[in-house]
Amino acid sequence: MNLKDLAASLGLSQTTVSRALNGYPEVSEATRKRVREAARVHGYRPDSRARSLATGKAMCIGLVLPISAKQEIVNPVFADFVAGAGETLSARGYDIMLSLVNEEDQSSVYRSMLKKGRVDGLIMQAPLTGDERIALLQDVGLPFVVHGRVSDHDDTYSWMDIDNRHAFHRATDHLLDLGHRRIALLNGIEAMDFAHRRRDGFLDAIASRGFRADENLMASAAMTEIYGYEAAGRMLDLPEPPTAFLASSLLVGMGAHRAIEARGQRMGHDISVVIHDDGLSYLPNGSDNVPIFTATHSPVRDAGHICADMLLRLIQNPKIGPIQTKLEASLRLGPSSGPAPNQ
Amino acid sequence: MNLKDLAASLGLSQTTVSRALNGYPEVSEATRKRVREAARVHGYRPDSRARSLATGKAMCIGLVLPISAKQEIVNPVFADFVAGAGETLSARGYDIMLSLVNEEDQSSVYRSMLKKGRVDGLIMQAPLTGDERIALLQDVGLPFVVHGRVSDHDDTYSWMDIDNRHAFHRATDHLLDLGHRRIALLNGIEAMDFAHRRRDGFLDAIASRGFRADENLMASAAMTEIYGYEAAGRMLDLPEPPTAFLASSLLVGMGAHRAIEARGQRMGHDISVVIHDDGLSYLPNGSDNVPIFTATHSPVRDAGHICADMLLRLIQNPKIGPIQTKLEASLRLGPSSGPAPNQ
DNA sequence: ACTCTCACCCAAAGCGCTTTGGACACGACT
DNA sequence: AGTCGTGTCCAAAGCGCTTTGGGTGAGAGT
Repeated sequence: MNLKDLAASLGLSQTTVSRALNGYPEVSEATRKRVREAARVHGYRPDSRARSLATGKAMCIGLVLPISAKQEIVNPVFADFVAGAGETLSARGYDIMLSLVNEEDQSSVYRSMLKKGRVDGLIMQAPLTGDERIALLQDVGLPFVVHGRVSDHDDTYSWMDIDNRHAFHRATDHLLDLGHRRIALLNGIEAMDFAHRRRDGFLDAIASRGFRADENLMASAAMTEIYGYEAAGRMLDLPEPPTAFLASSLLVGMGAHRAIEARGQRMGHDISVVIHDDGLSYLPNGSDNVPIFTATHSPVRDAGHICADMLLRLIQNPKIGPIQTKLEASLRLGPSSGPAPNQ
Repeated sequence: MNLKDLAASLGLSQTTVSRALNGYPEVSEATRKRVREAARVHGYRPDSRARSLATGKAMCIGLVLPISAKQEIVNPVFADFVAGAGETLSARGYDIMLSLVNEEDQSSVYRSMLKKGRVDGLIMQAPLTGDERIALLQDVGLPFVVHGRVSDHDDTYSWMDIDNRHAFHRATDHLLDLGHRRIALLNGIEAMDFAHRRRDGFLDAIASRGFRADENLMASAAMTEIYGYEAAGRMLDLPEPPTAFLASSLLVGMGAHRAIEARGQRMGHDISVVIHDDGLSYLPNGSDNVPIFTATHSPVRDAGHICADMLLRLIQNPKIGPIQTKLEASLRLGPSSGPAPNQ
């Protein structure tokens, strides 16, 4: 059942039916009611392609999920982020188009996304340091929002990010305040911009107290539990082991915890651990009241909401220009951090 | 730059340009080359909406991500599943349209997806026992594949699933063979069909040796680490604690592990743990050679590939009728399971 | 010399919607 | 009586593509 048929069955023109359905004032309430009822009965839904072609709006935004190589890691944060963004978008009638991108053909994916008229704008995830995708997207001319930032780039694009540098600075300060001097950083892949910033915050905090960071106490890899376990284990076996760990994710923290326990030590007493908590729904840091880890906390689902909201504003009025949102992560104390043991 | 302009700039008709670009034989190789080059230079991309409208094919499939209530859990399996499906789909030129569904308006979402012509078919996730969405989708008439199965339904729809029942039967057998008699089940939410089947397999295995399952050793909840920790802890504190756990996911297993260690016992010696491993890329069960847990193993990314492939076959030729794929999970031995301790 | 193939190309009709630019009737205002 | 809204509806022109159903000219076959 298309518009033409529906109009015919009602003895009306397509124009009138279309207007009745879309709430235009040029049609009497009586007719509108009649049209709505007929549409309901026949189960009529406008074809979104035709409508999109006619209006120029796709009512759809693009989301790119970067997949490096075949076997590489899918961003665990993705599901919650998309859930957040999706809630906001679907409430406003927008759909989400997903594109998997492997490094090689990034350019073509972004280009085709817009050119093909499928989406009105897009959200870019997981920017790398000096990511050239920003330029690509600007060239393309479609509204976009970056979840994260790119360090080596001026601020002429829209982004939303948490203050990773500050968050890790504070977390490091917290450990320093507790008397820890040998603090280890279990970071994510430092090509990722957020990891880069976290490292900076960590180093700053240490340097600003006049200490020096130990290269042996800094690791960087994809944020899995096993990485946390192995990296922490290796460091604990050093002649001068760390007394505290700063881990880039809950999973990494869990790995560190396992390494600590495996050596007969207790987290929060012998060795402290502070993590960053993305607030993933399927990976809660204990309960709200009883956390497992002391953590810098910023739910990625909220980030999804915010990114989507920003993008919609940008689509509605592109002239408002680049907009930025910086979120502060809260520092939540848990039982995993305590005073440094006396030497 | 649209087709019309491109044709004009070449002094050709739209027909010829369209055919040249789409590889039809009615155009000379010389012209085709000329057209391709011009298209490249001008950065021409056909508008997918217009093309879709003309061809009747959306070149897009729908994926629904169920989001129960506001605060509920996002399926952690989703990211890897979509990565797998996406790889297959994008290789074949298909895009993915994501829809977030909260229980209430499921019907309308599925209905609108197809009616609006946005997708050529869809993949349904996380079916519940007696899920009424199947009937909905059948009514809608669009090709679809269910990732999982619905127990109380005949097999007149296409699905792909792992043999959850058999997998958990085997895992339970493994523990029984090791001499365990008090085996606890840390299951997912049993409204989910897969969890239901796993429970059945578990109970079958116990019953077929003439033992009786203990209700106190069976838990069911959303599969988080904290749930594993708390449920396992509760059971370990019983007057007659279990000697082994069968956990429905790696995270639950990790929680159980933590509970075991917290009580000064050792996993694999005092208490055995067997898990189901979805092979999530960001949650590896140790490394391939050195796993952490004994596990029934079936990568969900593979499931994504298979579902996508099935759906494409169904779209290409709907007459092939309902197709089904059942995968067997492998049982991989790890250090987390060992002989039952002597009482 | 005439027809018949091909090889190559084109005009125009959709696909299903929105939207522009009226048309028509009816009551109100001057 | 004439004009001017005003409320209600419509015909038709797009949106940008594919595809049907020819058209045209060159070379081959007789």
